[in-house]
This record gives sequence, C-alpha cells and structure tokens, in this order.
Amino acid sequence: MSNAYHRKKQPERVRQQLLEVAARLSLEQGIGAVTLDAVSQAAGVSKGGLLHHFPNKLALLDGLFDELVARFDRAIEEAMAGDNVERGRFTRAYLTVCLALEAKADGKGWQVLTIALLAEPHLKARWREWVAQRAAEFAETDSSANCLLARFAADGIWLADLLESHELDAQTRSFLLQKLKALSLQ
Amino acid sequence: MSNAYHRKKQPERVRQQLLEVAARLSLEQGIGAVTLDAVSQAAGVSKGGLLHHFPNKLALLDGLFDELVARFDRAIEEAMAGDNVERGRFTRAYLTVCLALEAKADGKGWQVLTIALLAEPHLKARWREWVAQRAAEFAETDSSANCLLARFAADGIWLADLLESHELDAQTRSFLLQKLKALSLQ
DNA sequence: CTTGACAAACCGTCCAGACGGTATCTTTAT
DNA sequence: ATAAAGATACCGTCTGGACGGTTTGTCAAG
Repeated sequence: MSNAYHRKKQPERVRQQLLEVAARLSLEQGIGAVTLDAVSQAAGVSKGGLLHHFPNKLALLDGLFDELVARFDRAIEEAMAGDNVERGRFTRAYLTVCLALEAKADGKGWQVLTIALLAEPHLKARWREWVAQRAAEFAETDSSANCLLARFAADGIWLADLLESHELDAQTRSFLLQKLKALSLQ
Repeated sequence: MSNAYHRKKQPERVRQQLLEVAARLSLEQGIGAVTLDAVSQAAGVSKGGLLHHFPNKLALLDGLFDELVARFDRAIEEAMAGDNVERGRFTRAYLTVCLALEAKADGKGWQVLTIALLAEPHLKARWREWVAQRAAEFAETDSSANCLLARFAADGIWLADLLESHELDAQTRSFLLQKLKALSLQ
C-alpha cells in the first residue's frame, strides 16, 4: 500500500482511469460525489497525482466533457457511414445515437454526468459551440424545420431516459424512431 | 443594518422572498451559488431566519420545486381551459406552456434551477411522480404515440431554451408549435 | 406571557488547491 | 555504453475557506 510510489509509471493509463472513475462516481452517487479526494482515492492515486494530470477541478470536468463528446462524435460518424441518403443524414444519425444511448453499456455511465456538466456555465457554453458547429457543418442537408423537430424530439427522449421519467417499451421506442426518421426525409 | 430585527414581521413575504432569491441566484451563477449563506444574505435575512422557514437545504429546494410545479400546473390548466377538443388537449397545453416558458418573465428565472433540481435524486423522483400522475390522469386523451412524441419534442425545445444551444427565431418557433399541435390531433 | 419570527455566534466537516518532496523515465554528453 | 542532468509522474501533508447545521438569545405580536 505504502509504496504506490514505486509502481510502474503509466500516465496515460492513470489519466484514463481518473476520468472513468469520475464518471462512475457521478453515476452512482450524483455529481456531488465527484470530489478530488473521492476521485483520486477511487482511482488509486493521491490527490496530488490527480492534480498533476488535471491542474484543477474544472480541468477534470473539461476532460470528462472532451471524452464524452468524442464518443458521441464517433458514434454519430459511425451511424452516418451506414446511411447513403444525403438529406437528413446527420439528423438520422443523431436520432440513432440518442435513442440507443440508454442501452449502451458505457452510455449509461455518462448520462448522469452529462446533466451536471450542463449545469456548469463553462461546459454549457462548450456544448453550445458543439451544436453551432454541427448546425453549420450540416446546414445543407439537415437544417429543415422537420429535421430540427426530429432532433428536438430525440433530445426529449434522451432527457426522459436520463430522468427515468417515462417507461418506454422497446416497441414504442422503435416506433418513435421510425416516425422521426421519416420526418428527417420529407 | 443592525436592526433588521425591528422591522415588521411578515413571515409569508420573507418565505417568498427566499424562494425568489434562490431561484435568481441559481439562474445568474449556477446552482453552486445557492448556498444557505448566499440565499439568506441576498434575501436580507440571517441564515437562522432562513433555517426557520426551511429546516434544511433540501427543504428549501423542495419548496422551490413545489413552487415551480405549482406554476407549471396552473399554466397548463389555464391553457387547457381554452381548448375544447378532447383529444390531445393536455399535450397541446403542455406544448404551449413549454414553448412559451422562455418568453415569460418568471419562466426565465426558473429554468436553470430546474435542471439542477433534476440532478438531485430526491427531486428527480418527485418529477417522475408528477409525470406518472399526469400520464394516468390523461391516459384517455393523451396516451397516443403521437402525443408522446409531441411532448418529447416540447421537452427538447425546452432543453434547448435552457441551454441556449439553439437560436430559434419566433417564426420557426411558431411553425414547430403548429406542427406539434397538429400531431396531437391525429 | 407565551409563541412565532427572527438574529448572531459558533461548530464540525468537507473540500479545493498549494507545497515540498521523491521516485522513475528520457535525453544528452561523454 | 554509461553516467550525469533534467523532465515527468507521482506522493503526503497542510491550510484556508466554505458550507450545512445547531444553539442561544432577542424582539414583537397576540
């Protein structure tokens, strides 16, 4: 125990571990449980070690946000690759990813975190930027009111999953997905 | 300064003031700024005074939640009163209220708060209960997949307002409202 | 004179971050 | 090839402040 000092150094591994632990903590005990002490301890690192990787708490949350967005982007890109209709392609990918999120193993882990992130003004701004960027990138194919509507609905469903406020059976779920995808085409 | 002691006693007024201040603080500086010290001070009351009205912090947040839901309910009821088509009536009211929320003077004040409330497990559960209750109450008229979809979209728009992530001009806004209301009818 | 509506001082805990150190890794000079 | 010279990756401790909550006291109204 005493000499975690002497173990092999693996900065990238530790960094990743810290992010994972932070995500897990927020999931299991709410964002309030994400303290430097708790995260570092659960990651098997001292607080000093944590602060070496992330100079302050906001940096840690930023790191979490980066990871989150990166996964989201990857999932969207993947979904877009299997779709050869131009019109509304981004919207359909967005739909797919949002609706699938609650099922995905890791998705579950990120959700509670997400809402907390969005309460933080700084991260809220970063998210706004993400949206603006995508809106510009896919203006040609996905700026119609119908696409917008579909994406809003996806957000609503995502929110419902997050809050566990509605119990959606797989059947209505896929019905909604169908309906929304249709919207993205017309 | 010293003699806030001697001012006229007006418990109901003070209680209200505390709630308003808490809402305003959360709006302007995030939920992190809602501390007993900050709220009481900004409301011109001592911390002891605050804790007289709300025995602990959770009670304060609960009070906030009650207020929020009460206003929401009143607005919905009002909107339903002016609608004499049975089918989807609740959904249309829900739409109207959600989409109008960002315009309303006080609505603005409650939004940031809301998301923070939903991060709190206890309040999240209370919200879940609200949803379940309404779902049961309006099962006859508003349980179709289309109504569900419309409400999800409303949630998405509400979320976008909250995060200021999309800039919706009044035109598309009313277009979406129209479209969604139509959905609630078919 | 009792009760409700506050005030003011205080307490224990938690937490972000600073700091000074130590061990391991990498590069460079020889 | 190797040893010195940093650079990087950590550890352990400390501190100052914030925060939720308690306690005790004070005033006013009924």
